[in-house]
Amino acid sequence: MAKIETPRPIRGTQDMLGGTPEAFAERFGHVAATFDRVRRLYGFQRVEVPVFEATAVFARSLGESTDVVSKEMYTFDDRGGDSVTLRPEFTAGIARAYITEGWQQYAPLKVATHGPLFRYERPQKGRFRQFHQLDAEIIGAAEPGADVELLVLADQLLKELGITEGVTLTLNTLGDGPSRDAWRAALVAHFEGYRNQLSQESLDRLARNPLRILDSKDPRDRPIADSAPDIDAYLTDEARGFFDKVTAGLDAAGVAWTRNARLVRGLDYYRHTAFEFVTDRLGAQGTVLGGGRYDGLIENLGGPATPAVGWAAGIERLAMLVDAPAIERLNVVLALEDDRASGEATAALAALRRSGLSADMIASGSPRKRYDKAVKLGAELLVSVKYDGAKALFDLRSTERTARYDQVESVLHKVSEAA
RNA sequence: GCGAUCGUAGCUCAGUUGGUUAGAGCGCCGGUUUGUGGUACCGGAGGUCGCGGGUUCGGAUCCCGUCGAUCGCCCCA
Repeated sequence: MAKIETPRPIRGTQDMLGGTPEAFAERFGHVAATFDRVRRLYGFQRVEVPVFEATAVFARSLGESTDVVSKEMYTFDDRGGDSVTLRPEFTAGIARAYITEGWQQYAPLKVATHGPLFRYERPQKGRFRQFHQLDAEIIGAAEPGADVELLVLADQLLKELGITEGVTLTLNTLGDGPSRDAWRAALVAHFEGYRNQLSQESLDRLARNPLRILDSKDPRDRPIADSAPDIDAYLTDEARGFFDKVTAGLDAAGVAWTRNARLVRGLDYYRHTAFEFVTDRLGAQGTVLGGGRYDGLIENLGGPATPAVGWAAGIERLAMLVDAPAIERLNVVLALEDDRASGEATAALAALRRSGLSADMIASGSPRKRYDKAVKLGAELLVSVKYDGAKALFDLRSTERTARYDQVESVLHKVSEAA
């Protein structure tokens, strides 16, 4: 018979186990659970949106020319012939739901979600094809206070996760529409003057997305990017006033930040506030949490003009920075040292669990080695199950009588009596 | 899409300038020992050395190709 070949996992996907030394699944869960708790403190309600959408939802909101849309989306025709896409980010889907589900009636709407996203990229440290994000959005709020609230939430989340060390909030403004257009024109003029000195990649960016040249890593580009004009000179009074209120709010809330005039965001929809929490502890992936204001997006999707702000954070990236949460010890472990007692041991195990205790039993392999295996599980209490020739003997091993000891003893006693 | 590094038991890895039957620890299975205990000793199963070709008397080891992984570029959370 030919050997059955196991299909390989898809490149860029991960299988995670909790009970290993790295405990990645546990850390992953800890990040999501902490987010869920903190987001409630700020009155953000949970939303769920589909994992796939009509392709136009993403193509129209992220910008056709972005890499995400032009070469990283998992797009296919379904059996009905409609083009659908596995979501590469959350914001577009939530914006679509805001329009199609009548959520405008709840504006300003504070929502949060987390789940899997998909991007066809080359995997590397902190980057996967199926990855997961936390996401928080405020839709229908034009005031800078909304930006501040979102940033304070992000700051508290990172603090509660214990990963503020080496993580800094960098902040910039991209201005409103007129500011951004004027700045963009000035940048193009500046870079055009250095056409023959820019890297090939930046020449491509000049045609596609000139703002990205500002954060180029190529040493040839750096002096040119550094001497490029900041947006400050092109900000309208209104845009400048908005940014000032955001930074004043952060100061008032005690959130540390630094201005990075070179910070731009990759997706087309951002306006005004743009921010990233960055670290140098994740290899080439510096951004741990990023977002900004996207006032034009909902209109672009065919909805009413609606201001909005939001951010997303990579769960895998956060999980790599966070310490593994303390492993919850089992309350009780049974070592079945004589198989003739297996009936009563099974009854005892069920009774312990029904009484709300976490319990497990070692009942496989050599009976004389089960005790040692049970010891290795490191449970609070260990029960050796033997057999006296007529019935099971539960031998509760402990040097001290705690409340837990009494509780377990009482459950085991009832099982013995019933047998 | 481009580049660099790496592929040896389930896992972590040894394997000398190419040289008999490819090893260890952990894990798994079993035997003995111990019996308020996170043991000790002994044994066992498990490997077409990623795959394909080449050089050679002889390849885990050298060369080419291919697939995969990791890291980086790009892009992004």
